[in-house]
Amino acid sequence: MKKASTARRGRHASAWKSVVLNREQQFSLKRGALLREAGRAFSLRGYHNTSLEDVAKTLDVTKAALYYYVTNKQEILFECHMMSLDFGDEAMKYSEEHGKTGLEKILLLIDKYVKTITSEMGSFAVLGEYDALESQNKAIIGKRRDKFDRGFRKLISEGIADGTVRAVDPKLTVFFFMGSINWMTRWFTTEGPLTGEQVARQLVDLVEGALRSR
Amino acid sequence: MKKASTARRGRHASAWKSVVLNREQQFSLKRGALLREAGRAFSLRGYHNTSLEDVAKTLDVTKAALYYYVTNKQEILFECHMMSLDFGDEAMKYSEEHGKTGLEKILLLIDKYVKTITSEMGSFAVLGEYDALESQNKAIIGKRRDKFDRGFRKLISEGIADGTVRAVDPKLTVFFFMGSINWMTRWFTTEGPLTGEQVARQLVDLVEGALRSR
DNA sequence: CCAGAAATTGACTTCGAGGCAATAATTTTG
DNA sequence: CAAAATTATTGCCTCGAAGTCAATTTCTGG
Repeated sequence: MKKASTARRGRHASAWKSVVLNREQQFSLKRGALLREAGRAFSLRGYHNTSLEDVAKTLDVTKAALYYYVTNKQEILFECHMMSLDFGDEAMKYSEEHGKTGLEKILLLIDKYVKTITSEMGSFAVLGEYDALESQNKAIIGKRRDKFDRGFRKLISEGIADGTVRAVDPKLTVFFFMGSINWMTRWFTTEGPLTGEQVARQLVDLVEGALRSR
Repeated sequence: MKKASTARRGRHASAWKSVVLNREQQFSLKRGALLREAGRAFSLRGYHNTSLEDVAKTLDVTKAALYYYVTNKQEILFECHMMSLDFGDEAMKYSEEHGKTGLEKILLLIDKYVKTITSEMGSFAVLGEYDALESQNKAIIGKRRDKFDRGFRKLISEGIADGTVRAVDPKLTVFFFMGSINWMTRWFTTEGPLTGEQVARQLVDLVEGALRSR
């Protein structure tokens, strides 16, 4: 599946040939742009509602050109999912390193994650479209997603244990919060009136209210 | 678009011919089952990930048979959207009639709405899949959806005005709450371990925590 | 400025799924 | 029970979009 792309790079990767390196850089730069643009479209309009023609058009190339960078449409979706999950894991790591209490970690996690997926770089987070994955990819993504969810639940349990979070059902609570976040891809755009910071601040505020014990 | 179906019913609709009425009833019963089943599948797996073959199979008929009850796939989606919105409007009406304060109304709205869409009857709420609507239908649904959102925001403003809700951004808050609710279609099933009541209770609890002024 | 590699294109094939017309099966009614 | 209306089915057609490939253009190093 990803053979095509990796095989095409790599040839004479001698470090001193800056020109060749430029080629490689160009390749992954363009590939990145493709994934970003496609992912943005997928997030906003849905996987099946977005044809590769559409994506190609916004990138000012033909559909066929895309296939030089990617083996098929499914690969694009898969990689987008992986990146989204990378963002999640990073946010999780950050929150665990910088938060003291359970509540603090939860709020940091949400803040970081929302800011990431709303930033120019990350605005292509494909958080729905799970069912458009073919079964093998679905298994991989599903596993990672579960892991993230369990981590999130653990933060909540931690908060309940240390007294910073009131008694709530961790599983349901995570579902609801993730719903709020995942739904963002349906309405948030970087061109809209609100910045990612504003959005993150409001959500963190609501979550804190919802969870803080008193 | 809906000509076919409405035209086919209605003939000799004389009230005293109970047999004919049974026919009509059968028709709309079956049609209802079709919409419900299709909607459930759309909600769970997505519109484009659900073929009418699939739907037909679970109903033990052939794909073509469905076309007796419905003009095309798009009509199914449209009707499901309309029903979801009906549920929303009903919940809204209920909350406005039975709630005193802004906060009370909000909690009643959410409670009622969640209970409805999780109930056997309403488990087919198609809340995503907006973009799969063709433009004309999209306009109609979009208008109704906006109206609902504005109503919801108004409840929040009302709550802020009467002092039961703390200062939050009504628009963003509605987006987040609707995200939590809409995302439910992705994980909730009536066969799962949780009842609609439990889910509704937890969400209402969280929302109350998030909004109540103190 | 040339050779060869990289990138892009246009034209083509394939395929899944929606949709339809004719037909068969079933049920109702006289 | 036969005729008529209703319901379901079979098989076919179409269409949109994914994906392929030989041919061509664009780059890049020498």
